[in-house]
Order: sequence, then C-alpha cells, then structure tokens
Amino acid sequence: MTRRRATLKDVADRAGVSIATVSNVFTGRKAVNDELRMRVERAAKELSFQIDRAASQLKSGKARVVGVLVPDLDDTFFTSLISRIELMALEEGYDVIVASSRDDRQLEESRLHTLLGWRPSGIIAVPCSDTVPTILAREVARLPTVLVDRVVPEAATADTVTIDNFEAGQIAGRYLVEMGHSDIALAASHLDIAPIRERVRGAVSIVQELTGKEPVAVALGSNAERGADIFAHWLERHPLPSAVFALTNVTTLAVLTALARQRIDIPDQVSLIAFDDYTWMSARKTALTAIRQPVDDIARLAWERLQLRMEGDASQPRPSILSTTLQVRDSTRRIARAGDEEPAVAEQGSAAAGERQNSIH
Amino acid sequence: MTRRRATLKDVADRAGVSIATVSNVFTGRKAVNDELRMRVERAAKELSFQIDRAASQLKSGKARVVGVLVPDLDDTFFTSLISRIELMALEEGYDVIVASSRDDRQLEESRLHTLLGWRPSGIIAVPCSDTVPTILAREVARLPTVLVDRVVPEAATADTVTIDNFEAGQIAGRYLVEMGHSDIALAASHLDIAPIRERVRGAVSIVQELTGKEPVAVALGSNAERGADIFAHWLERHPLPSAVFALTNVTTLAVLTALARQRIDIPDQVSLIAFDDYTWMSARKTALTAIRQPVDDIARLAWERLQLRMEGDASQPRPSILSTTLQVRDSTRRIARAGDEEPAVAEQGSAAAGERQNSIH
DNA sequence: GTTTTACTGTAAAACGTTTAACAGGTGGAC
DNA sequence: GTCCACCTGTTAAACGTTTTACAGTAAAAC
Repeated sequence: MTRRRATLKDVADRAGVSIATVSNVFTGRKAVNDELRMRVERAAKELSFQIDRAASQLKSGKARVVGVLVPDLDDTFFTSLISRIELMALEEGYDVIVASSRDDRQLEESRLHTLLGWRPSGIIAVPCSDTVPTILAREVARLPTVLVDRVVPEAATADTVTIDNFEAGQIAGRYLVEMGHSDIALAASHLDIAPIRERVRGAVSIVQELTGKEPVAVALGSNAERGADIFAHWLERHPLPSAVFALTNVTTLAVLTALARQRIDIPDQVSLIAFDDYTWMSARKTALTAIRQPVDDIARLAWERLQLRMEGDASQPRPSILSTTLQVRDSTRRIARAGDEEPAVAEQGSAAAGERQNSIH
Repeated sequence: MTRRRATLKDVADRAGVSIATVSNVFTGRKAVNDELRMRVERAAKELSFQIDRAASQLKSGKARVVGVLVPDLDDTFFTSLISRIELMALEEGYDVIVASSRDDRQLEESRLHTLLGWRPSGIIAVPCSDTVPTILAREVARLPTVLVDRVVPEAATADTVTIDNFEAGQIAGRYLVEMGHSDIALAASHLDIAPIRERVRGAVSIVQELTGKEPVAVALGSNAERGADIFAHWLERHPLPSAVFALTNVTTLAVLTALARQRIDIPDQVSLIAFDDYTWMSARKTALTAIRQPVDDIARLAWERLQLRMEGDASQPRPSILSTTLQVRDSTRRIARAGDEEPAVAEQGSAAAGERQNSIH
C-alpha cells in the first residue's frame, strides 16, 4: 500500500532505457529521441515519478531555493513582501523557505543557520536589528544576500533595498507643518531600529526647522495591542498633541486603537499620518492620510538584485534606496498655525483635553 | 576567497577523526568521547561547518520540512495561520516551505507538485476550491496531509480542520434578526467555495426561519478593491439593506470601502457584521462586530494532527470542526423590527436611498 | 570506400551524508 | 588466564541524482 517512492531507476526500467536518458528527459540538457522521450514520460506518469530534490541538489550543487527571513509573519508589510517574492521566485522556478525571527536576535541567528543548511541559492533577509547578523556577514562572500528594510545601507556588506526613511519623516513632518501643526507626537516602534530612528530624525529636523518646536517620539513596540496600552497611558500624562505621525503600520494600529478607546476623534481632535498603505486604511469614513512604502518596488528590486548575484555578479554591494509618497486623505486636519492670527493651538489643546477628560471618566 | 563549503570530511581531517565520528557528534546517535567531541566541535566552528540538508535527507530519507500551501499570501487569515504553524514547526525542528496557489486550481496542482519534490514530512494545505487537488488525493496514503479551511470534511480523504461554517452563518444571522434586521445582504467572496456556501446557507436558513425573508448573497471575489467596485455597483441598483454580513475578511474590506466611498454610515444607515477578527477592525470609532475564527486553535489543531500522522498514526482520517464566536461591538444597530410597532425598515430604506442619491451625485 | 561529423544513448563516477558492520581495546566475570 | 561484553571509533556501502566520458550508429564529406 504505502509503496516506495519511484526513482529514476524505476522509470528507466519501465521505459526500457538507462537512467541517464530519463534524467536527460527531465533536465532537458541533452536531446532525446521522440519515441524514447514519450516512453519515458508515460512511465514517469504511471509511476507518478518526481525528481527527488535532495538528490538532485546534492549532485548538481544547485538549489533553486531562496530563504526569506523576516522579523514577524503577522506584520502585513513583511507578508506582502513575501507574497511578491514568492511570485517572482515561482516564475524563475525557485521555491521559498520562510523563517521568522520574531524580532529576536538569537532566534534570528539560529533561523539563518538552519536556512543555510538548505544551501539556498540566495537569501533575502529583513534583519530584526540594524546590525547585520554575524552568520550572514560571514557567508556574504559565497552566498547571494539581499538585506531589506531594517538596514543601514552604508554599514552593510551586502546589497540592500531600503526606503529613504529620513525623507519619509521629512515628508510627513513638512505636510503636518503645512497643515498648521507643530505640536506633534511620533509613534515609533523601537527607537533602536535604524530606519525608525531615521524617520524620527527626518520628522524632527524639518518640524524644528520650520516651527522651532520638537516633536516627541514615543516607543510603542511592535505589537499593536500592547502599543495601544502604552500610547493610551502616554496620552493620560501628556497634553493631546495636535497631530500624530505613526512610523509603522503596527504603531498606526496602536494609535488608532488607543484613540478609539478614548473616543478621541480623527481628525477633529487629533490629526494622524499613518505608515504603510493598506486597504483597511482607506476603508473607513475618514480615510487615513499615509506614507506609502512602495512594497512592490521593494520586493521587485530585492529579487532582481538577488537574481543578479545568483547569476554570478560579483560587483560591489549596491544599496537601493526608494522613495515613499504621501497619500493625502482625510485624517489630517488643517488648523490655524500657532503664533499666527489666532491662538488656535491652545484652543485645540484645551478642547481636546476636555474631551479626554470625558472619555477617561 | 569564495571558498568551497566545508564538508564532514574537512571537519574530520582537521579534528583528526573519521567522518563517522563527526556525523555522530552532530546527530548524537552514538556516544563520542568528550575530548574528541570537543576537537570536532572546535574544528566545525572554525570551518563554520553546517550539515548539508540535501545530503542528509537523501541518505536518511527523513526530511524535517513541511510544506504549507495557501490560496493567497496577502490574506491575513492565511498568513496568521502560517505564522503560527511556523512557530510550532520551529519548536519541533521542522522548516517550512510556503507556496501560494493564488486561487488558481492549475497553479495549485503545480505548486503541490514541486512541494512534493522536497519529499516533505507533511503538508498542510488550504485548497483553493473544495475539491481536493488530485495530486494530494493520490499521495495521501504515503504523505501526512492536513487540509484546512476550504474543505468539505465529509468528502475529504485526509484529516481536516475547519470551522463550523453553517453555524457561523447562523450565529450572525440570528444576531442580526435579534437586532431587528431582516433585510440583509450577504457579502460572499465566491459562491462556489464550500465554506462560503455553508455560511450563506446558515445565515439564510435562520433568517428565513425567524423572519420569513431571505437574505441576498452577492459575490465580491477575493480582492478587496475589485470587490468594493462590485459592491458599490450592486448598491446602485438595489435598495440599501439594513444590514450586511461579510463572509470573509476580504469582503469585509470590500464592503467597508464601498460604504465609505459612498459615505454610508455604519451603523446608522447600515449595520455590519465582519468576518475574522483583526486589530484594525477594533481600531476605529465604531468598532466592528465580527465573527471570530479561532485562528490559533485552527493552526494548533492542524499541526497536532499533522504531527501525529508524521509519527506514523495510520488511523482513519479525522475531521476537526471548530466553532466561531460573535464579537459584539458597535457596528450593528438595533432597529425596530419590520411589521412591529413602526415601519422602521421602510424609513431606514428611504433615508439610506436619500443619502446614497447624495453621494452618487 | 573511408573518414568525419553529428547525434543519441549508456556506463559509471561522483555529491555529502547516514548507518550497518566491524575492529580494537579495556575491564569484569568466571 | 580465558572469555565475553562493552564501549568507541572506523570502514565502506548506500541514497537518487547529475554529468563526464565514451560507444555506437547514421549521415555527410571527401
């Protein structure tokens, strides 16, 4: 019943040819007479034969697998990356092994270690911190590697694909200032992650330059529920800012949750700029103004770089830096500028405080 | 520079032992003298040696990989499934190969075929239609297989883990009727998918039993943006129902998008029950009442069943059916029942029509 | 008619592991 | 003192492919 799996030899015997011929039929690297080919194909189908990848890979040394490592498989940013990579990999005949580091440096190393055991043709990794995992740094000479998102391009010894995080911060900051805001909170995840720091730096620098005021950054972690608690707690001991810029999609969720819980209205009481651009962000009465990362481009670039490397390109590691765009929608209200014709900020602040009082009861 | 990868033999030479000893150190299936063991471990570290899985698997016949096939890697329901499976797999020392069938029967077969090439220890698959892929049906005797979500448990020849879709429809339907609704639209994805049909059947049966009216099902597909267009279009040629029950998280998104676009208020103009329960559903002023699938339990059960099979359990295939729960929040308004004290439904309908008129301009 | 060339098919040697079978040495039981 | 068991370590044979080298045949070139 549980019959042994068919091998090249079984097919060869049944078709009355040598295993080399069968192999040639399957790999196509040598012409095979039509009649024989058909015999082989029929035999293979009858035995539901399937090349054993382990054996194939062992002998040929070529793997047709890429490893993809991300910090969190529940974060839609990373899964949409994976979805796109999986598609391109499929088209080129590669399979994808996924691993999640769960934002844990140690797990990251160990996941990479087992990933490497597959002798993959390449690795696309989103590190969980901005120090490149030692195991990758060591392998980078022999293993095509592309680092995505959470990287400092200048420090990396491999190809990188990142967005211009500083610019992203600036874009959001400038827009908020243009809309009259200067009392701004930055909803960060972790301040020790390079791209987050850059987003903060971008926003802070432009807001400071234009208004003289410094936005305050709050670290909410990378879990939406816990982040909501932290932000709610923060709201209790600080005056309500006139605008919040969320620096990741998870902190966007955290901020929204906290705000909803305290019945603080967007954008009447506080304006919001979200990060990333997902369907749910527009599927609401007040659609969210958001900084959009070009996920498609990120995935495509990462794959293209990886492919080049897998084809043997040994040139200097190259950083690719993509721009984000601001999707203007309804969650950012124009308010009168502080110090302009009327003391709008104060008014806004007190109104908000009143409402909050209300909701905390 | 691009040095050859270290093998057992390299380590053995450097440590001055035989390759069998090195293998024993790594697999631990035979005791090795402490001193030798340490020599081996040091040599391995110095060469950054790593067992070649292809060779190991070829020889031992054991794989320590499971394949996971889902219909869509952009659907959070499936990715949260994967996330949980990956964690449990990790704990047992398995790696995970993911593949997406992109809701395409043909691609599904071909993805499964390549998945099988890995000789995985097991496969967890969410079929894209309710007919079990032929290739799996054929393999099921020798390959541990668990089918999840989109399956008809009675028809499957493998273990299945599903929710009680009929019951889910009933729960939502009953709740809507209790809240006074009888004019109900069902936002389905595809009506040819068994679980969707069951959800429809559940909702229709209970609503019909309690009110005599039959909810109408609309097929919106499995893409939120396109679904929103379809639903918007549907709204234009039908009177606004008093409630919508979305049967998947994607159609939830589609409905929300269409409603937001036409400025139809939830729950004032139309009530909504969402499907699945994600953070973004509560992170809004009117948090969504939703049917919650026990994703954790689904993933856990699927893994446990798979593990049993991988350990050799050859008993009859067993279906596991889990219950959903209704998370009552703010998106479903209580209205006066049709035919009761006041003609609320008609009033509701005309108000909605007016508003819609407005938005279509 | 002989030599080339081209074309197909096969034999056989790896690839890096696991693992059965064996070898050598030590210590205990008798 | 002999025998046996035990403990460690090694040898060598697979596993199912890919691929090189070669053989055989037929067609083309001379």
